[in-house]
Amino acid sequence: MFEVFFSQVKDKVLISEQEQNLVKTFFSPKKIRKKQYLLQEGDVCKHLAFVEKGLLRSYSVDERGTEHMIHFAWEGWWMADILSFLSAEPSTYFIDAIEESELLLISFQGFEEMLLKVPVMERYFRILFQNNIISKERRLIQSLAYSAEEKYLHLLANNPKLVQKIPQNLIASYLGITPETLSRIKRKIKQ
Amino acid sequence: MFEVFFSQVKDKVLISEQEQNLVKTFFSPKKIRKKQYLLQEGDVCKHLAFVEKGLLRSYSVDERGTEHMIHFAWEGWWMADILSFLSAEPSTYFIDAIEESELLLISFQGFEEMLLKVPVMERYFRILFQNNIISKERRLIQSLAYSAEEKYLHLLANNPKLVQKIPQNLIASYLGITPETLSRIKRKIKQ
DNA sequence: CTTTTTTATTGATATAGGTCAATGCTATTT
DNA sequence: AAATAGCATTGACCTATATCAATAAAAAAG
Repeated sequence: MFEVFFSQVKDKVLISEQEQNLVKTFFSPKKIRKKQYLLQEGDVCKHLAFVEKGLLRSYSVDERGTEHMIHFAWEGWWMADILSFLSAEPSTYFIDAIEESELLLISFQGFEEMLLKVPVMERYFRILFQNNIISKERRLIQSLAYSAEEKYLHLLANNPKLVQKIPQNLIASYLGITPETLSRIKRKIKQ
Repeated sequence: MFEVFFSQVKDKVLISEQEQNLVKTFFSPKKIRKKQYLLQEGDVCKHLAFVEKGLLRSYSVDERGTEHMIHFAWEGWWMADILSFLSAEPSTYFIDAIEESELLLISFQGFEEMLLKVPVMERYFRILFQNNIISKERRLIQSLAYSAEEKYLHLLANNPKLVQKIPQNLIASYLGITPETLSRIKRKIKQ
């Protein structure tokens, strides 16, 4: 159950067997079906979810009813509404499963306790958050600086796995363009 | 010199006098003139900068020569290219001073050493990074979901200090719109 | 204080990408 | 395997915002 999890953690920090056993006690496994919600707008995000298997997405829905993809998470990635999780405020996001998934959940209390009892995990999350900042910053710059076509080409070049795994309409939303525009870009590129 | 700094730190974590004195040893003060660069594209970002006084900006310049504002930092805020700082890769950003500023600089080595020797600072930065993720995520969603006018109204509502302090052309760039468009939006709002 | 440089405003025009609607595909579901 | 629902593609048209250009206003420099 924790194979993917600890291989991820070990990529970033050194962690002993003892620490690993302690860390395990803070998590509980959960299976979630395709299209099932893990979080709905208005609810407080009670857990951080680590994806052992499957595929999740988070998104917000604006006043016009349009969805905006925030994040995709497959094997080895985390998913949550961090703002809601940390502040206990109601979320403005939805999280659901694109594919049937197996998750490891940790509550806010568990998270805080784990970080205090296992300092190496404080370090792990600091590093994780660092990396997250970097990728968000990149995405932001791309959304400001590039045309729809350039954004798609960047994604193809830098995140081919995402393009393979994720349905086109969700990729369009992730890039901040319409599915029609993405379809036209793809046609144009082929020639 | 460290007044603003420790008042910021104390907002987020509990820190003893002893720890404060140790932390101080890792920083060196620096004054920087208006329009002076702290970082230029191609250089490695050698320091995290804490702004005790003044105003900095970071931005990237695309192939067309257009600037894209990434971040503004005034009293109590941090500034760096985190990616370059952490990875020691050449930066793709510029950082310069909008106003004459007083900074506290910490090197990468100093940073790593400080986090190991003063664990409460590891915690401080984890919290700082969390908050950064949240604000980047918000900005990203706004850039995807909202029109130019909506983005400006959001900024006015949620970040009035930024609108007051920062010249209009830089605000336009921060919002991903042209100065002309921002000017027209302002005229429209006035009526 | 005057000159020079930088920034903001305004107008005219162009365009990338959105919206709406129809049709054809691809997956689920029964 | 047939039926149904959800996606992708394509075309016609529209709109928000960019671009270019010319002043006007404000700020910095001498």
